[in-house]
Amino acid sequence: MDDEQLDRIFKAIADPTRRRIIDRLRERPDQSLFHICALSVAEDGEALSRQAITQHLDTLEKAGLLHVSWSGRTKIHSIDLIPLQAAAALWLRKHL
Amino acid sequence: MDDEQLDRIFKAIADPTRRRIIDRLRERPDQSLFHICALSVAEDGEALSRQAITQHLDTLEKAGLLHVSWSGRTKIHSIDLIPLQAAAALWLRKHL
DNA sequence: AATAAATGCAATAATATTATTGCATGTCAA
DNA sequence: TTGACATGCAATAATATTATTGCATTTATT
Repeated sequence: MDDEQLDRIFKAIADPTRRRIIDRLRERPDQSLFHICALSVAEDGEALSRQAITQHLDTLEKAGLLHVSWSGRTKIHSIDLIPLQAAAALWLRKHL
Repeated sequence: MDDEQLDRIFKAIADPTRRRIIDRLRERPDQSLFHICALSVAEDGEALSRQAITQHLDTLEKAGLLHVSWSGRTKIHSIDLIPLQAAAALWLRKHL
């Protein structure tokens, strides 16, 4: 992994909304965007717009933290933990 | 640790300049601001202004990651790893 | 074929972050 | 006590991030 990818990952997990998305997708993988929005409203109280969630998912995807597939008109999201673990191993681990 | 502090920590380590500062202060603790600037120039090639470094150190301090003391006119900085380890335990650990 | 559903694209606005510059303050040393 | 040293404070500028809105596209259903 190069420095820029490492940086994207640390920036991706710097936002609390994205950390909650990661948490939820770990509890229940293979969620549609629609469902992620619904869960955000249900669990966080305040509702974000669909586009706000989309942009957070884009950030996660560019950081390589997302596994995405399509089923018809539905986009299905899961978390790919490998790059997160790699980033932790590359930088964080030496300080733990 | 409350959510806001957790967030400050993850934001603090999201910036590559700050991660390098953490790395250097771990290798050689008890560095003055002046010395941190000098090392930044020496090791990163491109020089940041003293004030840029100061602001990064402020961010680290507000995240609780810095131990600071004064010796005359010299401010001495070290890294306090405990909050970083706590943040990792609170959020990151469950995904590793 | 028409409608509804799920998502994409693009522009905008508000705010936050990062780096710079200039000047001020406190401290040591000759 | 003068001058140099180490740092603080404050304003500014440039860029990045976050969230919103409106419209478009693709797919499924009736």
